[in-house]
Amino acid sequence: MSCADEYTPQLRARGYRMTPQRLAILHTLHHSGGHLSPTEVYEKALTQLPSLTETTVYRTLEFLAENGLAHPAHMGSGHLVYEIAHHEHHHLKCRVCGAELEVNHTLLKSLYRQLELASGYRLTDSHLTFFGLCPTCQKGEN
Amino acid sequence: MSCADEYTPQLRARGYRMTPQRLAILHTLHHSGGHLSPTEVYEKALTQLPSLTETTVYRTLEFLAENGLAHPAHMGSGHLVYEIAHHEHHHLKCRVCGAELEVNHTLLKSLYRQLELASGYRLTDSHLTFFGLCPTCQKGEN
DNA sequence: TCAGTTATTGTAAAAAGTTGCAATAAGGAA
DNA sequence: TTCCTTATTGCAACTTTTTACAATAACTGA
Repeated sequence: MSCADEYTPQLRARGYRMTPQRLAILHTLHHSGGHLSPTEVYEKALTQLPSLTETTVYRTLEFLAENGLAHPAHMGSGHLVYEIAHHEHHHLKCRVCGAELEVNHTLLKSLYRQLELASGYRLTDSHLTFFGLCPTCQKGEN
Repeated sequence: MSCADEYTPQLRARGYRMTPQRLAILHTLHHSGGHLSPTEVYEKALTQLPSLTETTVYRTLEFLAENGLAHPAHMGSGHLVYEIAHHEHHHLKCRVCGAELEVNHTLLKSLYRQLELASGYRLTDSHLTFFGLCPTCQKGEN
C-alpha cells in the first residue's frame, strides 16, 4: 500500500487536501525508522521533490501532528522531532550519553486517567520525553 | 533572604560562579510568579542589568535548569519556558483556549518508579506539559 | 591583597523557526 | 472536462536560538 493510498483518505475525510509536498514528507517519515528533525525531513524529502521549501516542511509537520498522522516528540532544549504515527509511545533519554529508550504508552494510561479525573480535561496528546541517567552512565556518576 | 544569599552557595557547591548576569536572571525568575520565555526573561532582566545579552540569557537558563535552580517546561511547538524551582510540578494545557492547570508532581511519582524499574534509568527531570481539552472547550467541541 | 586559573560573557555570524501575503493548484460541482 | 472556491505553497523578511572564539572577571591560593 502506497503512502498516497494510505494517507490521502485520512486527509480528505477531514476536509484537507493531499499535495506532492505532503506526500513527500509523509513518505520520508514513513521510510525512515526513527524520528527526524524538520531539517532532516527537509533534506531527505528534497531528493524526492526538489521544489520543496523549508517553510512548507515546518508547516506540514505541525499540520500532520495536529491531524494524528505524525507524532511530535520533545527532545530537550525545546527542539521538536517527528515520526510517523505508527503507535503511541514516548521516549526516555539519557542526559549524559544520549541513549534512548522507548516508553510504551500503556505505562502512561493510568496516569492519564488520574489526570483526567482530577482536572476535568480530556487528554489529547502528549508525546513526551523523560530525561534521566542510563544504567551505564549511572556507574560513572557521583 | 536575598537571591544572592540563597543561590550563590548552591552554585559554589558545584564549582560554578555567581555573576551579576546569573543573579539578574535568577532575580527575574524569582520575582515573577509564572513561567517566562527566554525573551521575556531577557527584557525583564535588562532593566536590572542593561549590559545583559540575549545569548547569555539562553545559556544561563539552560545552565540553571541543568543545575536544578530553574525548571524548563515544554509549551508545545518546541518552545521552552522557565520558572524558578520552587516545587516540582507539571502543566496541563488546553489545545483550544490555552487554559493551563498545574499538575502536582506526586501524581507522576508512581509512573517514575515504574519507568525506573522497567528501564534501569534513574530519572532526573521531566518538566512536562500535557495537552488536552479543558471542560469548557469540550462542550463546544465535536 | 594580588596574581593565576579558568569559568563565564560579549560579539558577530550563522542556523533554525515563524509570519504575512500574493500566487498556485487540489478537489468539488456543473 | 472546465470552472470555481479556497486550502496550500513559495517568497521574503523577520524573530528566535545556537555557535565559535577572543576578552573578561570570579574565585582560589599564596
